[in-house]
Amino acid sequence: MDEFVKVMKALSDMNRVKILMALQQRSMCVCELQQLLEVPQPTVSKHLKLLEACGLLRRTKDGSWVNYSIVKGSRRPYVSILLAGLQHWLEDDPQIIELQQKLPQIHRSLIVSECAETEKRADAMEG
Amino acid sequence: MDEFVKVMKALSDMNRVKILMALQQRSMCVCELQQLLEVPQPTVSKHLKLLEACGLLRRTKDGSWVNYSIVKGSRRPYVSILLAGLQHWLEDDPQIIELQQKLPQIHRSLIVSECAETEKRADAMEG
DNA sequence: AACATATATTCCAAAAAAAGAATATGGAGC
DNA sequence: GCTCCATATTCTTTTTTTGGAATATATGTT
Repeated sequence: MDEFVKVMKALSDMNRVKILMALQQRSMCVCELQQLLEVPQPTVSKHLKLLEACGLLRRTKDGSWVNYSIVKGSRRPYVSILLAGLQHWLEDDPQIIELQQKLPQIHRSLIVSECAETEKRADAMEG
Repeated sequence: MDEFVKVMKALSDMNRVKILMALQQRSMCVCELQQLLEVPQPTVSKHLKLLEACGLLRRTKDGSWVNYSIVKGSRRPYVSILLAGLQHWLEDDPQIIELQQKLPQIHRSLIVSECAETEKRADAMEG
């Protein structure tokens, strides 16, 4: 019961639902999710920690990146059912549609190039 | 999305989950649920109000009693699925088992007779 | 070693949720 | 009308959750 309630609590936040929906398309690292959700990095990390703590996500390291992915075949029956359910329960949701349109444009390097762009612009203004 | 998150929030409280499980056996009034959960009456009323507000329960009046019952065939697909899911996801849960054992002993009149018992005992102590 | 990048953690303030006590409403019966 | 009972609401306090800023860790690069 306690575990179940914890999972429900995990699903009762919009950012976390978005994270789960996104990760069902493909695994992602923190900085990709940060771009997708447009929230500060610590916020993303904290949500991910909670989702991992209740068995919805797992993390694997890749260099200095950390990839998060959906846990398949959880020992709790409702976890798989809920995750699968999310897919069609929210497929018509405007925010999820927007998320999915944005998804293909998200890459690890994007933050870097954005910074580069910003610097270029800053340089241009100075010069 | 907002609606979905609201429903998840509704399910992320132990008392509310208990209420839903109990009402799937049979409809009940507030005072019955109060006996079942062993929490103050205003607490029960507030949880019921929240569950009604997000479309999980409906209320019907019967004299001065108010019966709450599960909403069947909600227009939101996930509502029916989640309610049905609760049944077997939590069937082995100790707290739910205890709840179900207690359920047959719950009646509208029980509070009254308990008061009577208490009074009898009080009388006995005084005499 | 110094530095940059990716991520995690801590600390603090704001907001939301929950419980409890007291009170209000509303119907039933006298 | 008044009184009793079932339920709802309000108000206050406490706890939990959330977000933001700053800082820490860890890995890779030069």
